[in-house]
Amino acid sequence: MASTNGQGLIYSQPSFTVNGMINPGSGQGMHHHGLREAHEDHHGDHGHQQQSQQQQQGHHDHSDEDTPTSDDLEQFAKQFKQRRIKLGFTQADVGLALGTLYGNVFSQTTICRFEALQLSFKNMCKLKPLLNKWLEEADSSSGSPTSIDKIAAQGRKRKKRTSIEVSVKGALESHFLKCPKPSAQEITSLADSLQLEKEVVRVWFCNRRQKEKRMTPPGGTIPGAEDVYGASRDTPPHHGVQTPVQ
DNA sequence: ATGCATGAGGA
DNA sequence: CCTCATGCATA
Repeated sequence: MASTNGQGLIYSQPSFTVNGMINPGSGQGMHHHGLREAHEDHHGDHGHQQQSQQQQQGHHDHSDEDTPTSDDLEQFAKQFKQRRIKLGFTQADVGLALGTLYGNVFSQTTICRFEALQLSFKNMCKLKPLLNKWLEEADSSSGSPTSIDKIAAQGRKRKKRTSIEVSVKGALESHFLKCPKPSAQEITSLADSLQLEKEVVRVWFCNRRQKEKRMTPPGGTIPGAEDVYGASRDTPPHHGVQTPVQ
């Protein structure tokens, strides 16, 4: 069943159906929407990340050239996913194909996150051209035999992923809301009270901050985006529907 | 699909 | 130490 496509690509997913459809037992009831980006850190002593974008007016939505709008990215991601599935490729396939096509190999994870807009605005912009090119190659089915090149394995052992209990995660989340950027000492004491390694806590905060910077933030609250105080936000001009995820 | 982790680059 | 891009391992 490991279909040998013309590209000679193999699926590396452990036990998922090979139809470009992965489906863990639990129903994926997650569907958030709404793009909010370009939120500024207002901490006073360093915050300075901006994912601003230029709204390029004048032409219709198509390929690259200039910086795409978040809406462009959203639509592209959507189309990309559909085409990819139609063509019978998995996210992992695409990642590999990019490698054989440009030398930049990507993992299933990255492709997945791209499709779900779970990357930073900048990152999305960087990947879009690559994926767009792949799309063209893919459906034009140009003979691209290619060879599979793998990156050399590193001689370092990766730390086993520590599983943080839900209750503990809740505690971390609470602290994050108060202080997204605890000092080294705060991390130490926090780690102590939660009985976790300091490093684990530190990394948790790093990762949590990154999530906040994605195009599709978690939860639904954007810290730093207070449009309250009587200032009402215009209705999101989003297209009502969103597929229930893959 | 997502959680925790690595590592390069920057102050 | 942080941010940022990225992915192994896992749910």
